[in-house]
Amino acid sequence: MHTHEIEEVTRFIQRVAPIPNDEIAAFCESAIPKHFSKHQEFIRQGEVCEQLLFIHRGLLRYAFLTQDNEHTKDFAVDTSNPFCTAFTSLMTKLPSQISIEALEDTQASCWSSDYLQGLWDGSLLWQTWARRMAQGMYIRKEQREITFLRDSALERYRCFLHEFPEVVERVPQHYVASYLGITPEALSRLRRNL
Amino acid sequence: MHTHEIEEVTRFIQRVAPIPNDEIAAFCESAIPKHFSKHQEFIRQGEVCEQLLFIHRGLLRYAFLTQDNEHTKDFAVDTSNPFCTAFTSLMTKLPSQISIEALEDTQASCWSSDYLQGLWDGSLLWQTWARRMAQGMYIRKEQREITFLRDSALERYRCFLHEFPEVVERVPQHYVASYLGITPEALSRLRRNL
DNA sequence: ACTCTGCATTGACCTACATCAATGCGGATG
DNA sequence: CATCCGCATTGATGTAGGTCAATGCAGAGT
Repeated sequence: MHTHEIEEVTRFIQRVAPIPNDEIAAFCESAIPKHFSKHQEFIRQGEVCEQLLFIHRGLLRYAFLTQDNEHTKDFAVDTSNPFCTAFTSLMTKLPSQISIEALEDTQASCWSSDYLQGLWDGSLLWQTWARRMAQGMYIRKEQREITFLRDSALERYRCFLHEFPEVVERVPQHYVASYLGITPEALSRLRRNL
Repeated sequence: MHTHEIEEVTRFIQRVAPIPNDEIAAFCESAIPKHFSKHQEFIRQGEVCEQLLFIHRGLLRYAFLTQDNEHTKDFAVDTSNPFCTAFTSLMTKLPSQISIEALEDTQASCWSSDYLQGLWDGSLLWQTWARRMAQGMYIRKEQREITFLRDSALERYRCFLHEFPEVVERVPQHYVASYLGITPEALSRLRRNL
């Protein structure tokens, strides 16, 4: 990992909980670099996820299929949301309900679930970090739950622009629509009315 | 706390992560008993939540108000989902976006956020427990996110019956409707078609 | 230069669910 | 016993967003 990449990782780790720099350095040492080309899948629905990514550059989409439809659950982005994994599958070791697919050529670092388990179970500091990470993920999902119960599609779109201002520039609009739980046609019409 | 209550707490703690019985006994020692009568609020929207409950007997509703509407986010039930708190507020110490209101006379045990922080930060085992708790909460919310994106109101009602078979017997139907994100009238009509 | 392909937009029509208003009914309270 | 009150149901009607089909358009490949 390059120096500026270590700095990126450090910044996003420290944002969650304080970890000494030498520990973060060792963490970065254990990472394996990974590249995903546009449209390549990191996780496929139905397989067990055994990895965590940190996205240095690029953008991925959490998705799942049903018989006649495809839905977008979230985005992982270098600038704002760089840790990326099928968390439920990673923790339960059950097949993932979701896929994760690169929407841009993506440069990332990768850790195995075994390495993470060892890290967390061997250190109160890292376990605390993991707890706060899970907690932050819960808080984001709760917020999304609230908007689904409370807001119209237009208001959800406004929330989306606020949470992911850059994503709207970087991904095809129909993925945004499916993240909002509406059709591309409906989003197109919403945008016409500002 | 009575012996059978300690057994209940033990069972639900062990379900999350293994904690030695003497540690659980000390945990139970620190609890303060609390009673909520029907319609009494445990947490009020706008206030900071500083407590965790374990519900021995009873049922509460997570709710939030908007200008012209009221929404139900979740239920906390003695039989299946007994830990109850405004988690986001508890962790961030910011005002809670949600209220928690008893729908039945409720008998509970109560711990302060300070006590919990001390417990977690002083023990890898308890920190691990807390991490797995947060993770389990995330997994439930993700599941709910998936049903909102994927399922019609009827299918969401079926999921609800499956997740909370007893709640449907114990709460007014319009709370179930608002949990599903529909009106009481719509739920009444859904039920007519099996 | 032409053609393909993926995507956004637009229009016509349809459907699920919301809204509003009326009725009924069982359980609490005088 | 009579009267509320909270709640479920039902009907009539409105609307957000879905579905289907056509058009347009820009970028990639030939």
